[in-house]
Parts: sequence; C-alpha cells; structure tokens
Amino acid sequence: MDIKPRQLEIIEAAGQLVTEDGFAALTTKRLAERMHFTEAALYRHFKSKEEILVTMLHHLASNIDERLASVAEAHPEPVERVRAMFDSQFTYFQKNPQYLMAIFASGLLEASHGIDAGIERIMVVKRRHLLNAIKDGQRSGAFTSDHSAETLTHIIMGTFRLHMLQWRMSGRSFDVRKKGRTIIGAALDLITR
Amino acid sequence: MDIKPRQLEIIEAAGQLVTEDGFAALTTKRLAERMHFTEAALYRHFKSKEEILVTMLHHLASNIDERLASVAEAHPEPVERVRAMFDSQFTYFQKNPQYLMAIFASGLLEASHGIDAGIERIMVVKRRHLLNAIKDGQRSGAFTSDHSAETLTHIIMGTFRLHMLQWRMSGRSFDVRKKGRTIIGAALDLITR
DNA sequence: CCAATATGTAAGTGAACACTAACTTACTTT
DNA sequence: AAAGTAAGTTAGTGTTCACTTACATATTGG
Repeated sequence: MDIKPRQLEIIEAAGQLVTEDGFAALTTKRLAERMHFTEAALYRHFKSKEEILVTMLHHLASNIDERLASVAEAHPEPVERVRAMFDSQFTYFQKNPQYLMAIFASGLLEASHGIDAGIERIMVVKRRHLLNAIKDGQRSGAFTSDHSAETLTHIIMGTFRLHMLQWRMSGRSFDVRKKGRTIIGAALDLITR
Repeated sequence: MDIKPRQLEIIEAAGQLVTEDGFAALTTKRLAERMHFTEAALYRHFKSKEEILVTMLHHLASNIDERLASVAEAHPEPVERVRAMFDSQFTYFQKNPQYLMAIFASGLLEASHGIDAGIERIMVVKRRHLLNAIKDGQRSGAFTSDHSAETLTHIIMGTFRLHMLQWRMSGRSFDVRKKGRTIIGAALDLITR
C-alpha cells in the first residue's frame, strides 16, 4: 500500500484534528477546511472517511516498526536498547504529535473494525520489539528473571502509555523526552538486577 | 448531588452502551431503546446527554473514593494496602463492567469540558489513594526510596491501566482479578526492597 | 375530590453528518 | 492538436443526531 504525497497531507491534517480536539472533531467538513478545499475533494483521494483513518494507522504502524527495528539493530545491549527504543518513540511523537491519538484510542473508538484493528496493530508492533529486548536482557542476566518477560513488558509498556497520556492531557506542556527518560529509567532500574 | 433510582438505571444503561460498543454508540435513540421508553422520556430525568455522562462520572468517582478510603482504613500495612486497593478495583469492575470506559476515555473524548473533567477526576482520586500508600510504604521502609513516590505511583498506575485495557479489548474473556493479582504482585515485588 | 407531581408518548425541529453527481480546469501524454 | 487524467468545484442527497412541544396518564397528599 503506497501513500501518495497528497494523501499523506490529508492524513497528517486528520491526525492534527484528532489530537487537537478529539475524535469527534474529525469531520469531513473540518478536514476539508484544514486542507483548504471542499469536502468533495477529499473523495478524490480516499473513498471514505474510514479509509483515511485506516491508511493513517497503517502508515504509523509501518513507521514505528521501521524505527524500532533500526534502533534494535544499532543497540545490541538490552538495557541500552530499551532506553533507545523509548527515546526514539519520544522523539517521534514530539515531532509528529498528530499521531498521538493512536496510542490511546484502542478499544474506545470502534467506529469500525478496520480502525480498531489498525490501532491494535500499533500496540502489537511495539510490544513485539520490547518483548524481544526484555527476553534478551533476561538471557544475558541484565534483567530479573523473577517475573516473566511478558509481565516485565507489560509493566514497561503501561508506564510508557501513561506517560504519553499525561503529556497529551497536559497539552504537551512539558518535555516528554526528558521526563520520559527519568520514568523509563526508573522502570528499567527496577527490573535490572 | 443525589441520584434518583430512575436516574441510576439510565446511567447504568448508558455505561453499558459505551462499554459494549464505544462512545459513538451512546445515542439518545439507543439509550431510550435500552430503557424501553422513548427518547423524550430521557429528558424527564436529565436535561441533556452531557448531564447523563457527567452524573455518571461523578457517581463513579464517589464510589471509587469511598471504596479506596475504606480499604485504606482496613489495611494499615502499605504493601497489603496496595494489594487490597487493586483487589477492590478488580472486584468493582468485574461487577460493574459498564463503567470500564471511564478508565480509558481520558483526553480522548473532549465532547465537552464537563465530561473530560469528570474522567480526569476519577484518575486523580485513584492516584491520591495510591500515592498515600506508596509514601507510607517508603516511610516504613517497605518500598524502595531509590525513586520518588510519584514515579513509583506512575509505574503501578500505568501497569493497572494497561491491564484493564487488555481485559476490555479481549472482550473481558479472562479473569481480571486473578491475572491482575499476578501482575500487580509483580510490580509490587519490583518496588519492594 | 382534586390539584400537584412524576413519568410517559407522538410528532416533530433544525443542524450536522458522510457522501454523491455533474461539471470544470489544468496538466501531461501521444 | 486531441485525448486522457488528476484534482478541484457547486449543489445537492438521505440519514442521524440531540433536543422540544404539546398532550396523556397514573399516583399521591391535602
């Protein structure tokens, strides 16, 4: 699925609307206004509103997957790898806050199965990369084996998600990367034996 | 703010709709259908759809506050107190799954300020009780003081929230209490020194 | 008995929604 | 130069939304 430049512009505008004012704010009228064209023009690029969201989520999942894979390759040491993975996430969302919504929407939206599946896929992608790092860390003895890799992954992911939520709820008023490093650092410290 | 019995029935039906099929599914038409009366009858009990949600969130926040306060009183020992607090939460949401939505909605809905504020209030209530317990645990030496009580609270809350999200996303297909005990137990173990 | 109150119904309202049909314009390919 | 294509426009469509008005019925307290 290749995304044309004009489609990407629309996707980014859609993400902006959702992240700024919530899902209810994403209407064809408002999206067209932001694009400085009419509602009908939207349908030259996407066949439905749902397709806009699904394409956006697909694009986002691919981006995140690539980034995390490249970070994993660059950092063989597990503790540093996890740290670098979250650093990469913080940097990404700092630069592309319009995609923040995709972290939280899961299980709430359900306007369609396609959207729900797209959101879940993003979560699964992240989980897979993190779980790999944690397992490596357990093998090398860097992380505790008192609890399963799945449990440790859950704790780290939960910590990350809440951090991003609070950043968003605060109107992105603090340095998500700096505070994120502290809190992810603390969580990493707790599972490091 | 006292809630009349008929109002409570409507609130519970509204929570059911949201938890079953998402926020978009909460329409006056569907809510009236579930109550086996007409849309107009809703407006005998609430002056707007927003008031239904705000009243529901207020009711929920009060319930949770009471429960956590009573649990805290019954368990002076911090580690056991935290465990009992989450046990209480698991039991509550197992019995009242219609209120699950309120855990996740934060920062996403924004259909109105009143709703957003109501959801945030629930988060604040929980955080306050948990933070107290963690601070007590640090004072008594039960919990590590390597990280701030706020950071530890964040990690535990994030862990809890993700657990509830996964329960909901799975269609509540597993025993939230049993699995929750394991995962909260692991998190508690990590912060116990 | 009767007036007040609570709780319902039938039948609508205008506004907003996603989406479509028909037509136009600009650029590119042959 | 002609034909095709990409990307817009105007002016709608029917549907659904939250909510309202006017009226009906049942229960209850003085």
